[in-house]
Amino acid sequence: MGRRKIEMKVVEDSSSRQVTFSKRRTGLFKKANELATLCGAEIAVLVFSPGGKPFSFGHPNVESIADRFLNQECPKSKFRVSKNDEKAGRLNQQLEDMESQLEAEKKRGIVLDKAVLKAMGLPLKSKPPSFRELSRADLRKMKASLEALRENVKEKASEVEASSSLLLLANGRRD
Amino acid sequence: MGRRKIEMKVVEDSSSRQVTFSKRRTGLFKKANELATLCGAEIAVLVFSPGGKPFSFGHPNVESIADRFLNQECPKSKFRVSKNDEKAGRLNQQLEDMESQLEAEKKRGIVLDKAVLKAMGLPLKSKPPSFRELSRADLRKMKASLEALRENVKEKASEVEASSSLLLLANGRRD
DNA sequence: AACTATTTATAAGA
DNA sequence: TTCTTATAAATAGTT
Repeated sequence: MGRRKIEMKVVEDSSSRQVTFSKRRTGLFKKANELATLCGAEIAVLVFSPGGKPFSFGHPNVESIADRFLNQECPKSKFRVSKNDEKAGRLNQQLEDMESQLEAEKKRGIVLDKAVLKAMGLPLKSKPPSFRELSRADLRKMKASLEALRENVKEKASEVEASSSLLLLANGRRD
Repeated sequence: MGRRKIEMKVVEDSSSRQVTFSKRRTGLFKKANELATLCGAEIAVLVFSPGGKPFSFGHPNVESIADRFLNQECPKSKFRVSKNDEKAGRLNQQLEDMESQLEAEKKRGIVLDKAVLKAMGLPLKSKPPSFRELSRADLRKMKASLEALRENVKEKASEVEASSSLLLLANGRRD
C-alpha cells in the first residue's frame, strides 16, 4: 500500500526487508489491538523475525491466550509446555513488557523520575531491592491501587479529553 | 476505513460487532500472511471471539510458534544487555515494539505529558535518571502509574474525579 | 455478499 | 533514520 503495488513474495533486499518487517509488524499489532478493542475479543500475535527474534502483542496478554489455545486445541499434544518454570517465565515476560512500555514513554518525552515512585508510596532505596524480593508484593499492591483508581474514574466518566484533564490536574496542583 | 471514521471502543450493536469482528479478523489474518510471506517471518495469530470461539492463523503453524514462545527463557539482569547477548536482542526488539504501539496510540489523540508529573504533585527534574540506573522494581512502579493515567485517558474521566483520584494516589499511598 | 466512499496502511522518497 | 507523500488496501455504512 504505497507508491507501488508489490509482489507477494519475499523481499530480496535485506535492508528493505527489514524496513518492511518493522513497518508491517507495527501495523499488524495495531490491527490486532483494534480488533480486540472494537469487538472485545482476546488476541495474541506471536512473531519470530527471520533472525529468530520474538515479538508479540497480546490482549489482555499473550501468555494466557497462547496457553489457553494450546490446551484446548491439542490437550494431549506432544507440544507440552514444561509447567515447572512457567510461572517464573511469565513473570519475567510481564516485566519485559513493562520495561518496554516505559522505554517507549521515555522516548516520547514523557518523563517519569524517582519522584513519581515516591508519590506512588514506594520510596527508592539507595540499593534497589532485587526483583524477586519485591516483585509479587509490589505488583499486587500497584494493581490494587490501579483498580481503585480505575473504579473512581469510571464512576464519573465525561466527555472531557484526557489531555485537557491532565493539564487541569497540573494546574490544580498549584504551579 | 470506510464511509466514516469510527470510535475505537467496543461496537455496541451486537450484529454490527459480529460483522466487524468477521471482517477485521479476515483482514488481520491476511496481514499476518503478507508479513510472513514478504519477510519470511514465522507468525501465529490466536483469536478468541467474545463468545469464546477460537480462530487462528499460523505460518508455518500455530502450535510450534506458540509453544516456542511460551518456553522462551527471559533475561533478568540488566535493563539493557550487551548486544552480543542473544536474549538481549530479544528484549530490545520488544522495546521497539512497544514504542511503535505507543506512538500509534499517541497519534490517535491519547496524550500523556509532563503535566502528569505535576498532577501527581511532583516537580520535574531537569534531568531524569538513566534507565540503566533503575531497578526492575522501579520500572514496574513507574509502569503502573503510567497505566493508571492511560486508563484515565481512555475512560475520558471527568476532570474533578480524575483529579481527586490522582491526587489521592499521589498523596495517600503509604503502604 | 456486493458495493463505494473514506479512512488507513504503507512503499518510496526526502 | 525519521518524516513526507503518493497509492494501494482495508473497511464502515449501504444496497
